[in-house]
Amino acid sequence: MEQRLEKNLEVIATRMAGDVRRQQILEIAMRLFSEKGFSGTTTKEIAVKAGVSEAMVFKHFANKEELYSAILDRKACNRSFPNPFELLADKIAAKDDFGVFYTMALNALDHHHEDCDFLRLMLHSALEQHDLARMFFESFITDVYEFLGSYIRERQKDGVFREVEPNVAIRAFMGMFVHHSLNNILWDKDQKLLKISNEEAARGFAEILLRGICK
Amino acid sequence: MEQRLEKNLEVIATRMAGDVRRQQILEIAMRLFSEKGFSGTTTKEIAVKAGVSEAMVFKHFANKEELYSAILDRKACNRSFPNPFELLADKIAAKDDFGVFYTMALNALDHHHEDCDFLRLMLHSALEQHDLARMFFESFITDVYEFLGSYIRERQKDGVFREVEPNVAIRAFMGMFVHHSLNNILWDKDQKLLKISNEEAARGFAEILLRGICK
DNA sequence: GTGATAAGTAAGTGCTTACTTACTTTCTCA
DNA sequence: TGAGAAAGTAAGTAAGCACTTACTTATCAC
Repeated sequence: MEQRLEKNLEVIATRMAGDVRRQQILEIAMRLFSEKGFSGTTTKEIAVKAGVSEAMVFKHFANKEELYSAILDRKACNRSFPNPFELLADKIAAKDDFGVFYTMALNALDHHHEDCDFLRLMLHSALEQHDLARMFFESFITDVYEFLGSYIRERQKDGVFREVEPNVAIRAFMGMFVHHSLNNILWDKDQKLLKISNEEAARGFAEILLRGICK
Repeated sequence: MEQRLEKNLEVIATRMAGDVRRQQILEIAMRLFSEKGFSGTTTKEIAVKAGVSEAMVFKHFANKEELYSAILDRKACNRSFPNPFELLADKIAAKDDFGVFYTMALNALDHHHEDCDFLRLMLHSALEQHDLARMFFESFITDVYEFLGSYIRERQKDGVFREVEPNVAIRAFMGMFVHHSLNNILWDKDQKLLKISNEEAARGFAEILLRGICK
């Protein structure tokens, strides 16, 4: 009796339409996978945190691997975050060198900050050598190198940038802000070593790079 | 009979002194943990790859966690790799700015390259929020920031470096080569985007940083 | 109201996991 | 040479794992 009542109350409160529950499971699983990695997360834990039985997880996803893939796919491929190239279009057109690199860095830092699960998930899946991590890299990162590379080559022709290998400059620049984000998320969470705003960091990094590659 | 013979041959070939076997298990476990992380590695697999029964693993290490700690401890704390500061001493004394940063970067890149399990292990343990990863960071990385920081401040007083926040410059510089190593190990293993020697990379990064922070 | 459909679960299944026990084989040195 | 110590194993155990089955409950168009 008591159990029945409790159960009814609970069901009234938590019963959801199929796609809503699916989405909820996806989000909870994402958080857990990003915290603990694939093999460190159990389907039981996902179910409990979602407030359903384990069987529900397997009603929405054929198996654990498919659930993981669905997350990586959503995060990496049908990527939710705005295309950074659009933000840069006018700076590129105006040949505003500082604007290009500052905006690039600030955009990435902000994105990493507000969705730090994403970075953790990418690291986990790269360490686990998951295919979808490679796909993300090959689609998105390759684009960044091409995009920034062509800008750098253009400015070299203009005689503004010195003759440095563009991909070395890009590797160096991306290293600055990716590594800064990794520090903030993984190693130096309370920012003992370096506590600055994303704007200050982006400005500092863009200045170093620009002076570094200008004539 | 047959089994007995085989067993004898095997035992003759593989029986080891206690500390030698302990070391061997440690090394095999290290490789596996760095490939698959803590929860992705089974004690059974460690035993099989070491050519012993699982019980032997637990004769040498009280439990899986202790085995993992022993590895991180050896790798991170009683660290085997040479102190980079000694390599830099003469460059520092001579105020050879390029030498300082080039040697720093090259030393790290070489070390990451020849012991790439180390980087993977550090990433795994940082993601898993293992204490020993934090300890490594707090002991070693903090030292690097202090060491390079005091050099940069000195050169600022000399009027050679501009008034940039030293820790921002260090974060930027370490980002370049750490991120480069991560690319080589995780995302761009066949170096499609950027294929250069460690010497070229170190030179490129040191040049960008130096021009970036010089007056 | 009813019945089809979808949301949900309890209670498994067989396998794998970390870890143990009770035992055998080999080495060492007094 | 023989006894004790050390290296080694086979065969467990209990708990945990991904995943299934057979069933119950709620929703809602008609």
